[in-house]
Amino acid sequence: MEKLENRYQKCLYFSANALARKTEKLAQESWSKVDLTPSHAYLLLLVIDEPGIQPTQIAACLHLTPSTVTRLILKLESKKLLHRTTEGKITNVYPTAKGSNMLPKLKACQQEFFANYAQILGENESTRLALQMLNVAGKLKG
Amino acid sequence: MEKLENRYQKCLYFSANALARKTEKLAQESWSKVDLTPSHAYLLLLVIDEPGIQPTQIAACLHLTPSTVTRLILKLESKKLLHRTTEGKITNVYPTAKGSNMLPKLKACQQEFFANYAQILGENESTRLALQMLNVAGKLKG
DNA sequence: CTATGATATTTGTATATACAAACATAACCT
DNA sequence: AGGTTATGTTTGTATATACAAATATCATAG
Repeated sequence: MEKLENRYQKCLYFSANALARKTEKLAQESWSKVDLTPSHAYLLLLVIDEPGIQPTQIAACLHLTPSTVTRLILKLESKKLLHRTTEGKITNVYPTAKGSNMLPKLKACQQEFFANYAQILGENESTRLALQMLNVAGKLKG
Repeated sequence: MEKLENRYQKCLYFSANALARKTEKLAQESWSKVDLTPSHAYLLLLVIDEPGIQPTQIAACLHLTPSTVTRLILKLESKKLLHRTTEGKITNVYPTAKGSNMLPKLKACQQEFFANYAQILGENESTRLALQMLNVAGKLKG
């Protein structure tokens, strides 16, 4: 008789979700120091790195939908960390000075997050797994 | 210059989430035939398989928190697919006749879901990945 | 040059999920 | 036995996310 908790261990749905939640939680802790969720933090990092980037590109880059990106931007705008300009149908997103100033702290959080799981899983192993998961995600549907 | 979309491909946070969302979507399609989300469907399957199971066990089994399990149960109760009895601090969850009658269809959806991704990724490969992800999830924090 | 279709963005709405707190009950010391 | 701690469950509340629809702009064909 199989242990109850292991019943669904071979199911990709559960494994993927379980790992995502664990990872999310770990990431949340790392970024709590700057009072941002991981999604917000990565979006901010991306905008600092690519000033003027457009929501659609952000969405592709972060594997989110455009509508979600809008919502994330709204929150970061309310914190005065970035702002938008709109010309025609194009919107450009820029960091504010306050946002840019956070870069060192953001990088530190990112580094800490990576160190956290790399310590447990090994650097190569965790990178390998990440690439593999993204590869699989790409294969599933279009 | 690295392609923008690949910037975070080595980050476990993105890879895990991207895969989880893709998997979720694939699962949703499979279970849309019975008008249930994957979480609801798996919970129902579990209760049919283990009548009288308690919320805490369900939570452990499905990798969800107890409060989420309560919410899922409420919805399935409103659909008359299962019901609860409470004695003392213990709650037992049972399928209704209507719920039990869905078993063949639920199994079919589950099978279709597995076939869907196994066809793309290979049976062994997808099972291996699932086990690995769960293993890693287990290692990350406690 | 206009109409039709494509693209970019935002809003309305729904939902799954989690956390913290509230409750209730059981268990366990001393 | 009685008080304290642990356990099981449910609510109040917050939030990230997505889908569908609305809106606005651009491109293109005839």
